[in-house]
Amino acid sequence: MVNFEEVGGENSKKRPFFTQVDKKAENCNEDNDGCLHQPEKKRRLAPEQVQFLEKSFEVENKLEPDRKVQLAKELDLQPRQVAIWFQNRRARYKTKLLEKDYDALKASYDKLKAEYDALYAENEKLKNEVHLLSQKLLLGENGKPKPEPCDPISPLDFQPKDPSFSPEAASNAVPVAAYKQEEAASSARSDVFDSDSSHYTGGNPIEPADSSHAFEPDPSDFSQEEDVSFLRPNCFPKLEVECYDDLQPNSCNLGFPVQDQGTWFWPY
DNA sequence: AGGAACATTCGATTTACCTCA
DNA sequence: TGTGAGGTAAATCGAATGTTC
Repeated sequence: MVNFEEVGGENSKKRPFFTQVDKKAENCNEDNDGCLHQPEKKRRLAPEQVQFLEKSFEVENKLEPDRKVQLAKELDLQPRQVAIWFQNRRARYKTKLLEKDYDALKASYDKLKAEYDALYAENEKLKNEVHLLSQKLLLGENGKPKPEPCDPISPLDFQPKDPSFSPEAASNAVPVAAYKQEEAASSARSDVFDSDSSHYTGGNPIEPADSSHAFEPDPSDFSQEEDVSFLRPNCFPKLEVECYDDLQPNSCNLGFPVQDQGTWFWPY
């Protein structure tokens, strides 16, 4: 238990701040009306009183009835005043705690946002590279005889990632029409789509790894052949002109800017 | 068991005081 | 020096909850 004599020191002995009762008594002596009709003026607690209460609050921020009475005696306050002080002090403590929580959350958010921005920039860079490569391909096809096979990316580039991949299949250079058919049959191809990533669920390549299903397109959409192009991440490995013909500005993310996807389901 | 009376706590708000431009 | 704005602490109010009888 905190001892007021220890906290207050010399000042506590003089107790210059215990004026509430005295003043009230003085007023009563001078003017009975002031005593009967006017509520006592608000008076701030003396620093020594506050210091003592703070020490007591540190020990225990709840106030048992006995403790309240004892504190009130020690500080020459009304028990009600002590109770109110503790009540307000708890409110201030809670506010501080909330501010702390807010700061921690904001720091966490800022960190995540920085990571997101970096990934977004990297993604943009890669998309630009893809675009440049496709332009080169176009030029090569229009200007010169078509190089064969039309596959600027060596099969070896992605072969190790795909256990179902065979060099024969790569060298057969499947036409686009056949490609779609193959796409449905061989979901293993999507291993190119970051098979190590936790986001890969083995089925729908755009379904998030978690079970929230926050972004779960209607499966019926996948049955429409003309729309399966977005199932091919970056349209690899068959980087053919036709592949880009039906490619929307951002077909690899369903036509929506990446930054928009992050907030699709956030109401704010 | 259930309800009235009372005490306590809490959040929101008001009030009084203080500081500063 | 007076004054109004804004901040802060003390106090009030009403609702919710717990305890006792």
